[in-house]
Amino acid sequence: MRSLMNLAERQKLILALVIRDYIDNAQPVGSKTMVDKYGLSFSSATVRNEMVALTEAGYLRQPHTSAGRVPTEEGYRYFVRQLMGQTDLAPQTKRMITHQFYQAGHDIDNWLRLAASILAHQSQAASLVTAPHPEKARFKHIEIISTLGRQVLMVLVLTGGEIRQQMLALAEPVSQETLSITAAQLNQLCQGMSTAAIAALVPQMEALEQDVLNLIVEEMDLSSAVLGGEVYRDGLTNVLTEPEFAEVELARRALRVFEERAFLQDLLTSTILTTNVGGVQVLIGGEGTWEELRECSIVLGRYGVPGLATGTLGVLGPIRMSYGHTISTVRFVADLLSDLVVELNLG
Amino acid sequence: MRSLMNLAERQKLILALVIRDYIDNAQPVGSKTMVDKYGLSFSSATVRNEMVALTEAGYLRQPHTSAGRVPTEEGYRYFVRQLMGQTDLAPQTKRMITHQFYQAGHDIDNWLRLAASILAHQSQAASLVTAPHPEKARFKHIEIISTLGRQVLMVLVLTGGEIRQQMLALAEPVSQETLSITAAQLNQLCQGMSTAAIAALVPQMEALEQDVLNLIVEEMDLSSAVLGGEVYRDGLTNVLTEPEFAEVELARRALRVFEERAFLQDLLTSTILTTNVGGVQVLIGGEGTWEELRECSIVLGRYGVPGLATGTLGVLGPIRMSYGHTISTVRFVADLLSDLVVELNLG
DNA sequence: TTTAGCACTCTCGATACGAGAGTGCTAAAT
DNA sequence: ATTTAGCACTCTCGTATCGAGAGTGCTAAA
Repeated sequence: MRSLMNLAERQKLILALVIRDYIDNAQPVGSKTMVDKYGLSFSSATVRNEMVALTEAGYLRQPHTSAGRVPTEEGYRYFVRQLMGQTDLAPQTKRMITHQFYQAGHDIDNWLRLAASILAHQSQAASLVTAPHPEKARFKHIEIISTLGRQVLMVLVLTGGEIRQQMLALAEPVSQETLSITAAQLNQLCQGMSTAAIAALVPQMEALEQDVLNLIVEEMDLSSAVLGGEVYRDGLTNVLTEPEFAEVELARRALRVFEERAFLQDLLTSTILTTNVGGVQVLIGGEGTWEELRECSIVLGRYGVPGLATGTLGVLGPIRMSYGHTISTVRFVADLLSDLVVELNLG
Repeated sequence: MRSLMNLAERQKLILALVIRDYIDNAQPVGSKTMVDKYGLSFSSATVRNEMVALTEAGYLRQPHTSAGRVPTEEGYRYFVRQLMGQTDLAPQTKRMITHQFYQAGHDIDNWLRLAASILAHQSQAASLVTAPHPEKARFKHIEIISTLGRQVLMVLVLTGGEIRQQMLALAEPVSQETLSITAAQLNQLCQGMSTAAIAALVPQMEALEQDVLNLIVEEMDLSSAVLGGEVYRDGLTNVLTEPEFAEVELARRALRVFEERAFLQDLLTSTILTTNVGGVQVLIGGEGTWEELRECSIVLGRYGVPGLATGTLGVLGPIRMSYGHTISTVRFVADLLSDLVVELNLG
């Protein structure tokens, strides 16, 4: 029986099968096993020949001379880009996730925590969700609340609905009345202003107002930073179940990435810029840039409303990760979170 | 040379040396090595005899017939309670920590994050810090802020200075003026009230006020729960460097504890009650209660002002942990955080 | 009561070896 | 020109063996 496929097609088929099998079993896959398991219409020798070609092309490699083949990072990339095709979550899974979000009410904190939990659970990997924040924040509203003594709480609401709070220690105690009046004045004055505009106001003000305005500027700047808000994580221990992390040192390196804010900052800023809302980006094996991620892949998505408020979500797992399912999940959860952002903004 | 020590004293000495050595080296310690290393005034045979006694007493055990001795959990407990003595951090370390806190300004979020970071770093283990919260919260102040559309933000300030915020979706849009008036009324009405008192008010109110009051009650109840606020973690990957967690499954079990909110809740509620502020509690090997913690020890402390607001902080590490240093660190950081709580409250 | 001496036990690393799985190559078949 | 059967070869992995090293328990002497 001669196959009608042309060479390239058959190579693609074999590459896809090797990758799928390896993702499931975490074991090098050999030619004989493959023909048996997948009932291929050509012989193991043919598979071997094709494998040689794929190995030379840089998509497969052999752990040792006489073992089966394992995908290279290049192989995974080709798979994700060309071979995998569009995947989608099972309708039933979607319903379940939607239902869970429904039960979380309208609390954004709950939603983000739940999003992290769902990502972690669905992908059996570590997950990450950042709170939505505006790219360029504008002032919307401020409240100044006396807590105890000279300490006051400033609550700042920005366009897009982001809320930031910060304590401020005044030079001397001030009554709640005075604070409320000050807040009302500032609300009038700063409505819809950008950071720069507010910063420009500072010199003309009284001491109290200066303090408050400076804090506002500071918080607005922080809010625009990628990692300004809280970071939700979940499923960190999931990666420990993967056989590639049996060596604890590898697991440690991978998890450190998620633990260190500085690194996340770095990672997110440099990838977010190229990801638009609804899009998903896949980093395989650190992409030559991140030494610490050599053994990992990251699937990152972005949610929210561009120009209003956006956030990032993602999954960290071994390179041998079920990309189809993970990408679908990230995309689906991102859409749900985007809906939430819309809802919070439009009521 | 005959030793002047009585038997019990010599056993204590040997037990302490075994534990200290094991904590440093993670290797069973033998009689010969001990005499050589610590220049004991009696022979290895004597040490062996004492070791037999200590083993029979349940403080030591042998991994195998012909290996050195290793402390049992009971041994560690005896060590921590009777042998260790009071320890304190080096003045220089204290200065360094104090300085770091000084640099963190007055932001409680920063402080708690820093506290977790310092605990993790000093003990080379995983750390945990909960935000301070009142045991029984009383109403202090509320602000209701229109964000966008029907969504409003409620900011609740409780006695003790704790701040809680929550979104609320109204039935229909309400102007900021109306919201401010409502807030002012409620501030008047609820001043200093407990959860129960506020709950009792609900039936007499209009729809808007009912919604708000219900949310207040809900948040106040949450605030009283042990894990109501945010939980700060750090150094999770530290435990992966310990040789006892070379087996990933063990590491996984230990880290899961810190990841799962439900478990933390359980752990904290049951231990916090017996720990008073400034005190430190040490759980060794799960204490027979927590199966998941079989391989771990936990050092828990409590900080804050009793009756006003208190929080919990702690460290999770292997049973073979440097208790002296960890306890000192937890105690010292707890004191610093307590100072912060006082400062926030008294200005 | 302490200690020297000694036989015994157990782990750990190195070495050896066979089974199993897979490969590459060559020559025959299609 | 491809594809395939056949075969020799390679490499890993689990198991068994072995000796060194460290430590113990016991006994008899100090």
